[in-house]
Amino acid sequence: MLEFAETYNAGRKTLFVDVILPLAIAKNYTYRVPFELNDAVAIGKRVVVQFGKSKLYTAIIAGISEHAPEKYEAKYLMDVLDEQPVVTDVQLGFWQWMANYYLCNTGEVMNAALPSALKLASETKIVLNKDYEIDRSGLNDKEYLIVDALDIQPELTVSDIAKLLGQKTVMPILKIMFEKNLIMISETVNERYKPRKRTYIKLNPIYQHDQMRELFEILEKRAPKQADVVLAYLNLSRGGKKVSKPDLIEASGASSAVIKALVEKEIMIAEDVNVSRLFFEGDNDPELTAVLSDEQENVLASIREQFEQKDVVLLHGITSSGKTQLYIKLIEEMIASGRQVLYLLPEIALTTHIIERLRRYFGESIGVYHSRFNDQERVEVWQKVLDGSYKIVLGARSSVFLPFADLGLIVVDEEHETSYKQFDPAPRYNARDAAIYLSALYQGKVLLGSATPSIESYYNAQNGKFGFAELKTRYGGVEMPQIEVVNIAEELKKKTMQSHFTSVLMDDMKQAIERKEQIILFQNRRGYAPVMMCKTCAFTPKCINCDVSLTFHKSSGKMHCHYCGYKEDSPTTCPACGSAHLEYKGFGTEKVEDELTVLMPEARIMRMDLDTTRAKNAFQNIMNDLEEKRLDILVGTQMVAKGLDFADVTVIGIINADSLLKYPDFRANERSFQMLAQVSGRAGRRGKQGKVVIQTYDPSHRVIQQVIDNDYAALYKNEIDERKSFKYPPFYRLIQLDIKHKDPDMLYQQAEFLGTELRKHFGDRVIGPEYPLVSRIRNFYIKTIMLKFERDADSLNKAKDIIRAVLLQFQTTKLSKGSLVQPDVDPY
DNA sequence: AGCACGCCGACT
DNA sequence: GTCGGCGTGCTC
Repeated sequence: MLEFAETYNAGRKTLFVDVILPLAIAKNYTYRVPFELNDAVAIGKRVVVQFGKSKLYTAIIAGISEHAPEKYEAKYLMDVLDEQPVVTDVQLGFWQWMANYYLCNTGEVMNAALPSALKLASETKIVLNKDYEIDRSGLNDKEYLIVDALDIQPELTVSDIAKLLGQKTVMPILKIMFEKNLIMISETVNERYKPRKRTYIKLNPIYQHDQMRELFEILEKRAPKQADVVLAYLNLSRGGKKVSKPDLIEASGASSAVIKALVEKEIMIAEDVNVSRLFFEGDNDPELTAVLSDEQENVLASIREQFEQKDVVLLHGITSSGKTQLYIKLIEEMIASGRQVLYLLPEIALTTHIIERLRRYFGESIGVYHSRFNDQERVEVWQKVLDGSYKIVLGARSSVFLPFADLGLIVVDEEHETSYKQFDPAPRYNARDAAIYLSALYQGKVLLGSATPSIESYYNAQNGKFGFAELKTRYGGVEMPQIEVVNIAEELKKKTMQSHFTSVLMDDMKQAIERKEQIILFQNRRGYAPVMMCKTCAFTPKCINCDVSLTFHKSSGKMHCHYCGYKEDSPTTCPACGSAHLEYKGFGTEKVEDELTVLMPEARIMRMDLDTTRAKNAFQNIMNDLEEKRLDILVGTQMVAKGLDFADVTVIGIINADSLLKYPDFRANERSFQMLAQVSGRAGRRGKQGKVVIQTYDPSHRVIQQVIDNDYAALYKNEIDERKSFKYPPFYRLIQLDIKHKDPDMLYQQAEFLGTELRKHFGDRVIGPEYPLVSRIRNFYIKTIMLKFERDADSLNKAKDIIRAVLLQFQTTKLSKGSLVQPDVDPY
């Protein structure tokens, strides 16, 4: 037998494959291909390999060679999972770029890129597919055994199943079972995406005229509450309007039980309809096919023309100017030419509403990719993008990883959104920037769209790196909001201020509440008061870990550090001199909320900042309350901007614009001027006039004037000029290096070491290590070093080399014990 | 990322 | 005397 095998295989080549493992490892590993799999291996296919003593992983073939590694004996790969590659060459190139650009390992990119069902590992947990009735007669022995076992024990790992079947390679079997919808990957993190529903109530159409009267008489006698509901319904539905359940409850004063009873009696019919959370661009015109305005036509022509020369065009279109319609036109043209389109949206904007509208328009060729979709759905989208049956993908940031065959256009909507940046696990990528690179790999085009572009994109457009187009008028006759600037100093003089509110803002708020409309108040500081100071000796409580003053939080009664989270009890007497004269300086959202409750006791007020949204779903819950009008006034920090798109939010108050216009910490206030512009441009839609009240001590401030004049060009120009002279200009690349250590002395030593190494080459372009501060989080001291760059690839690459070298040294010398956290690279 | 190997503190 | 803490190094 042996002889036969040798003879038989003599003419065959011995192949080796380099594979990417889904782990944070610096390099690819080489495995030997068993002869019988020689024909099966190809770049981009998945293989099963044993890594380490016992672990099995799904890896991706990144290269094939005939040369045996010299220094070690390669293990055999166990199996090839795919008939066709699941990852394209272009993607592999993209992964490589991303690992290099964001200083991480390809394995980490692979982890972010592939849905977990495509990377089964021995520890992956398998469950039965609950949505599927299993026909056991159609199962083979092994499948039967697995299904049986899963009936008894709902969750098994891949290695459990291997033990069960008494064989090592079970991945192919599981892969087939997965494709047959028999099993699923156990999902612990992803809740399944549920579209938001609203219940509409209507009267059973059998009740008309006489029947109606009869019904009403019966109800009035036997169930007066139900009669009230019917009456309220008739009132609300006048003119053929749809009536929602919450509206009906409010108008009739009945409980939902009463409505339930009516529905059970089939007098009324309940109907669940998917609703969107937010109203988006183009909402004012029901049909996306609507005729474009002259301005839109011109801008469209300009974008087309610029695409001849440039790969990226920035479309700056004010709110309600009809950007979406332009996207659709361009998407249509791209589809017609046979290429694929990726439409990127920030997570929050991916609602069933916009999905359905596009699906109605583009039919079955549109796929949606979303982190809240389960793995099945994600794999399905993956496959359909790969085989080309999806022409358009609408997705959040991770959709840049999909296996497009021929991507002609990427639309990045709301390009300024920070949620395009992945912060926590590596790769710490920004999908907008990654999209620009990705597009270049396909020789495609990118359209960045925003009502308030990011300063870096605007700068790129101004520099000629990107093309630029502008939509300046609202579409369909929607009014711009009225902006009123109120001088706080004057009102203080006239004594018309009530706490932090000017008479103008108070009046507008009262009127809005009378009209049953909503108000958003913006204050960019959380907590009650940012500084506490002793009136006698000027002592200020400071954080024991960080070099900042502590903020007083009334809700907890403690002093909080906003950098590291340290808390201590709020002192009643000065810890330094014992004086009882302690004073709060400045104010935050808590104080605004507090005083508003006193001034407007009837209003339903809610606060939205980091403190109130820390709990899971808290953000979403507040948004729902706002949407469903369970609150009148929302007070909050930057994050309230996400609620600005609700139709009934007509009054927006900026409590203190001055704090937005200073830059004590350039990163915290990176987009504050934009915030002002964003907030101002958005109040009021769907025929309702919006009003923005800007409270300030400095009404003639340049930025405020430019916001009033809606003069974005000047606003951005000034902003860019100003920041050119600033210590940390936004159009430099910044590399942020966090050094983490348990021992503060070592931390400083390491930080200095890195600083010195970098300074050898970059001199004063290295900011820090004194910037910004040391924080202590979970027993680790953390220090950040910043490095700024002109936008040239050479310096960036040089810096990366140094950082890599330092990383290596940290890992191999006595210096290490702490670590240099994966650097965060940002192309600001 | 896991996991084994290895060197110092508080326990039967 | 050992059990177990996590620091360090290795995985083709």
